[in-house]
Amino acid sequence: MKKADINSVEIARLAGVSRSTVSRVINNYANVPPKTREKVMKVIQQYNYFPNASAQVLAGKRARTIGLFLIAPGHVSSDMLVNRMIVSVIEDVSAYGYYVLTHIIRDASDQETVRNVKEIFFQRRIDGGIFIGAANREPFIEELIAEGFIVGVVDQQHPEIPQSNRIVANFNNDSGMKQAVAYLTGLGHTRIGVINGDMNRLSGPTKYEGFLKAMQLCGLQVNQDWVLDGSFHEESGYEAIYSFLRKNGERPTAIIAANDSVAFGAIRALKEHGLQVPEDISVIGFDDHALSEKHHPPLTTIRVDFSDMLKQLTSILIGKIEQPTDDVKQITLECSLVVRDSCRRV
Amino acid sequence: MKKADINSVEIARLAGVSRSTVSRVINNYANVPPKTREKVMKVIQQYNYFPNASAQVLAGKRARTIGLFLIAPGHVSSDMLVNRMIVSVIEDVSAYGYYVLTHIIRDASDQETVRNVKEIFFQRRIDGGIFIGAANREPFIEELIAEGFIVGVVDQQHPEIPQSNRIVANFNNDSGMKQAVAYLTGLGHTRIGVINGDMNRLSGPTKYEGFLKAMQLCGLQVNQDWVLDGSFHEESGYEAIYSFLRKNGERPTAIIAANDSVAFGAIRALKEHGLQVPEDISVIGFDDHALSEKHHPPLTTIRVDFSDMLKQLTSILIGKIEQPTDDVKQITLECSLVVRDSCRRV
DNA sequence: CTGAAAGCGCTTACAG
DNA sequence: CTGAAAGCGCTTACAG
Repeated sequence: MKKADINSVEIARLAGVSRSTVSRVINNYANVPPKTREKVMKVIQQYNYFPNASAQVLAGKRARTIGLFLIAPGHVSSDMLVNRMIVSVIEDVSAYGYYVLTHIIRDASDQETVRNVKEIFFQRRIDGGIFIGAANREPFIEELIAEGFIVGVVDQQHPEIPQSNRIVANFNNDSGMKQAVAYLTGLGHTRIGVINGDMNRLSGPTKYEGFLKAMQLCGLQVNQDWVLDGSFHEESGYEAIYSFLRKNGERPTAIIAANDSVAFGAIRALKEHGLQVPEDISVIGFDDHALSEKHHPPLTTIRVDFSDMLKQLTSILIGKIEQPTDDVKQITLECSLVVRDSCRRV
Repeated sequence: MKKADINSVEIARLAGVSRSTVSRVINNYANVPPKTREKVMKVIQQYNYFPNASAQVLAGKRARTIGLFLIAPGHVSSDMLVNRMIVSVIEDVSAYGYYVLTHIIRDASDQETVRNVKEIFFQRRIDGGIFIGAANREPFIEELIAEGFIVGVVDQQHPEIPQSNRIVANFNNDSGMKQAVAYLTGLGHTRIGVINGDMNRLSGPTKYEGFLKAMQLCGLQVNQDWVLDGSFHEESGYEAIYSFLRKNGERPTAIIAANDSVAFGAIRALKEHGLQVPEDISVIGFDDHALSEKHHPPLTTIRVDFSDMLKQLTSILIGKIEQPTDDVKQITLECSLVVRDSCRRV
């Protein structure tokens, strides 16, 4: 069924030149006279010839493929944020003529899974990779970097010894938290609680520390009863509030959630308990999730631009792939407050 | 920086065997004595050796990669449905040890774009591809199939002459529409309108024809003023209703939307016009979008299982890749009514 | 059971 | 400006 594959020697024969010349026109070498180039191009187009990618890579070209690794235990398919990121990366790299091999890691502690990820790098299927959602200092990512692979990591601590093949991308979560606390303070809140994210990810502790610092700056007391555990997922926000309310202790007037998903869950739990947002309690999120605007109530949040981050990250990554240099690259993006209707003045 | 890459001759040398033998243990040939296998495996593991994928492919192995092509003019990143599909395919194929190269096609009429897609096939980056969201009989996909590539297509008409390398996957939209009309009829509706999808996609006309047939079956008259144009996107649902209401003509008591996104848009337009759903008008969607359940009101819809479809499709696709056969494969999945709160009895 | 050798389809110094 | 040749790292008949 499949048409006999045509290759460069066939093209060479048909064009009356050598394979070397065919290769030269394909790779846009300067020293090919226009006449020759034209002649060869005509045959190439006529026969719908495209050089075999594996042969090119084996002969020293790049795979022009980057790996996109999403660490996400179970929740990926429903999270629009992840979707945005996948699409962002695909479109960003395609502008450079690159492809993306997307991989989902359900359990980063599973040996088999880790082996598969490493395999992708070692097999040279990709020229570099981006990891999103990993625990801070995830060992196997560190290994990959130590091995010399070009890796972009989102939400990871900078290493003590900077490495030129590690590109770190973060948001200024510290500043984001300050904005959140300052905003609430401005509305008159003094009793502010927080639902934390996953403390194994860098943004977990970073946001919490930012919260503590911001509270101090505003001269507010942190009530440890109002510091709730979470994990960046909606369910964790729900559960945090659910079990908090069961205790029937004193309540904060405002809650800062580690991200918008957590805020959604928290609000759901509050509603179920008969508490209105923002009438009875104010809630502020983080990320500006696609659904936050349409949420009831529309969620006040700290906006973060993942698309912009990934655009910068992929650009640097591909730059490093094409031209490995010793300079250390890292990016930090600012966050900004988006006021909607989930917080009220007290 | 990068550790000297180790290759099979090096492994062979270290294990005291020939490259042939190394290859044999890697490829699990039967005729390797356990002792030898063990010896070689030890070296392989010790040196963290993974065979170079390009070399393997060039030597005749499969790329173990399938292409996932999403045709989606602009709206991809916000549509959770697309996300679900991407993730589904990735996870489905990874169960077979395959990878996916995801590609987004913004404009299938752009020559450059089409060339890029073809290139991916001709370069042998992938063993086969899946197209989602394409116009029915999209010419370049037909070309690819004619060329002999193994292709899975969602929502496409079966060809007159069946081809073994074309795998067609559809939902039984006809039955879905019948269920929708029958349900509304059961609630006492006789004045039923419809917002169509993109008529260039198979499901556009199929759903509409299903609607017409179902109306006839139920002995109902189709009012052409209530047949509105759309395109499967929310905005089109909004616009369809918006301009319909401006005309101030007679109104249907129920509307069937080509999919849930369209229904969301339609409901938004109705609300803006001061009409309540389902009090003033009933609306039923199609797909059972992830947001339909949380919508206000929760949307009654015809459920369709994309994950199941893609699971079957990828399974057949990979089967064909590994063992090309002449049998023609196609799948059709049933739809089912999900009753929620967007339709009322009249 | 195992090795030597050919071959997969390219690219790129090298020589002219 | 251009061709012959080596090399990329594998796999797989072939022969023993």
